[in-house]
Amino acid sequence: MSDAQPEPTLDRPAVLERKGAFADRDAWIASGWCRLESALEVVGTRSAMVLVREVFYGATRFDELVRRTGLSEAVASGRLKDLVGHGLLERRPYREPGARTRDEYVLTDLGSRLFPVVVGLMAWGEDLRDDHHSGVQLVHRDCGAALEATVRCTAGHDVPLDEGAVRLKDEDWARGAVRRA
Amino acid sequence: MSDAQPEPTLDRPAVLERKGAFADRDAWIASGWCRLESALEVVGTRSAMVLVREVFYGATRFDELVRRTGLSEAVASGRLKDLVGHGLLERRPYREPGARTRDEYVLTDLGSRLFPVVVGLMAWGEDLRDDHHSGVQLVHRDCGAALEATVRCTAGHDVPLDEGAVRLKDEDWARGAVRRA
DNA sequence: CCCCTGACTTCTGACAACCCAAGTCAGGGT
DNA sequence: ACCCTGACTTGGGTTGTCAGAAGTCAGGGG
Repeated sequence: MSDAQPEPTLDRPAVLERKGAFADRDAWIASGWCRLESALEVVGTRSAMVLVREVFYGATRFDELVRRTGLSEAVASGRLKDLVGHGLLERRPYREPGARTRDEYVLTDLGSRLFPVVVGLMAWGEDLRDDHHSGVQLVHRDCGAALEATVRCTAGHDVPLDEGAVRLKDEDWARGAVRRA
Repeated sequence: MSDAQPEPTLDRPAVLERKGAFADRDAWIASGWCRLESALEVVGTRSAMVLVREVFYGATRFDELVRRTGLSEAVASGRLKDLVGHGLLERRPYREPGARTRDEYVLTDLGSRLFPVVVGLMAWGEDLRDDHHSGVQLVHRDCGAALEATVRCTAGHDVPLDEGAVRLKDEDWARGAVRRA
């Protein structure tokens, strides 16, 4: 069986269509190019994701984050430093009268842009389970309907998996990179 | 500073609004309820995600998956078994004339529903990097525009972070669960 | 029977993630 | 100066993930 582009049929599930030079997928195996892996290096740990989750739920203080995530203080501290360093969170000093200066952790724009990922993972996690009573649900504040992550293109079209494609970002650049390697 | 619902202001980034009994977030700290963590238990490893990625790009055969992910055979084999066991992939025997029976790995419906997560992580990973030449881009097959993951409610509204909320899925059930613990 | 080949299993070792416990550091107040 | 408190650091231990290497298993063909 050659690596032809798989055709969706009743028993062949859809996948992305490979376009341009990427149709020959095996010609483009390079380390360090994958944005998925870049993302996972930053948020690919349970501790990062549960901290991000709690910040999305409104926690800002270290003690809240530790309590609500169940992480140890050592892990929370280290991971928060990491997330701040990567630009997902920002650390801001604040002070209540009569108390010491403390820091709160707030989302940056980059951190906020993880929202669809968090929504998507939570919706997907729901699919995994038989139990539909425990836990929380993300909803639309005004209408109450459940949230889900969807895929769209920058031109505004809804794009299901079978209408998606994958291509090299910059074919000329990639050809040069392969030549230089 | 009390854990009031944070109000979005110019310098206070948006977060989800906590609704109903979940407004008191600290009252609902329980292990095992979180769908995000359920999801991460299945796909929260680099090996799982890069395998899923390659299946989305059209790979089906073991040797393709090993080569394109760069994973060791041992890791790929174990992780594929895991993904099949969790229902993301299905293993199907096929046979070319004159060759032995082999298995291909194809997406199940559950696996396909990771599409927005993969798109979201890749888009987010792009935000992380300075380099916009290397790697691939996910695009809309017909119009060529880049894909992104967005959040919408099941009623069809687009829901940015500041219009999202989080509530207990089943307040009565949750009250009972806390009482029983 | 043997051979080939693809997939899997086993083993070793390195590293990362995370828990727990103890201790240190630093910002304020008195 | 001391004290309190919140956040961080350090150390030890466990577990999981993964690479690399070697070996085994299993499906076919001759």
